[in-house]
Amino acid sequence: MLALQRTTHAVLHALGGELADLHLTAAETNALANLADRGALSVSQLSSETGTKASTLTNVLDRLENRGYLVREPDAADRRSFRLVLTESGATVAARAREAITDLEDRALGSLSPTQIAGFHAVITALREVS
Amino acid sequence: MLALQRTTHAVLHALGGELADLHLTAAETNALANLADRGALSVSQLSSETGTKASTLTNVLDRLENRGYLVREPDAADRRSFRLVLTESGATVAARAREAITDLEDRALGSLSPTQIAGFHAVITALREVS
DNA sequence: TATTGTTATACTCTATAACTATA
DNA sequence: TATAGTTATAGAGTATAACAATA
Repeated sequence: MLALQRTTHAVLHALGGELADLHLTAAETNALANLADRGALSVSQLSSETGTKASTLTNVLDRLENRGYLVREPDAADRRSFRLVLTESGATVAARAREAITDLEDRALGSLSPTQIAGFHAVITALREVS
Repeated sequence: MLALQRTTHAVLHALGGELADLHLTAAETNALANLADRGALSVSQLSSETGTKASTLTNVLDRLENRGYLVREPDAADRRSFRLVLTESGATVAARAREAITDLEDRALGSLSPTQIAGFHAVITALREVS
């Protein structure tokens, strides 16, 4: 578990380095990547996806919105809620981030077997289920 | 990789809950567990182990020292350096933390095969190597 | 000159509680 | 009453740069 924490730390650091020109923090990258993957979400949905509180996301979303990467669209169906929609430049940046993530994964996992990768997924799923 | 980040977040959160009575943060637990595992280390060695900067550790170590969990012993061999030594109560607390970590791991991994667990280790090792 | 560790600084992440608007 | 999201607040994590002491 200590190894897990170190690995996450190292990976986020490496990712930050590769995306240095975009000036994205880990939380910002995480939000963008999730929105790119799942399409427009509400704050509470994004909160569930990332495992962070809505109040934590407010600042992250503020920064992304100020930089023109996303828009908080009013949700006609529920006027308390917003749909977080990536702009064109937001989608471009998210694609860059996705690419960096995929590249790093490919580099790391290229020499490993599907069985090993399946084992990895089984373990992190199990860890999450007991947490 | 996003799943990795979510898992680490969830695990640290769960661990913090189980150790709530000890009032330890993730960084504090990490430092204690490393010192318990590897014995007395210098700040720079602990920095390497945990992947955090020495300047980051200063505050963590200050808190642990103020609570009587460790001592900064002068290193006779290199007078710029300290040996971070757990006190008796520090060792006790570290043992509690270790136990909570092991329990959580046992609960999660109990139903998984050695092959799956080996795959997990192979993947996080590979991720760390390319980071 | 280089290294060890601290200090000063600045920003981000994180959560809780109180709040507004809406359901 | 309950939920969605923000605001206010406070503490912790993070890194960089400058620094003192020592190698």
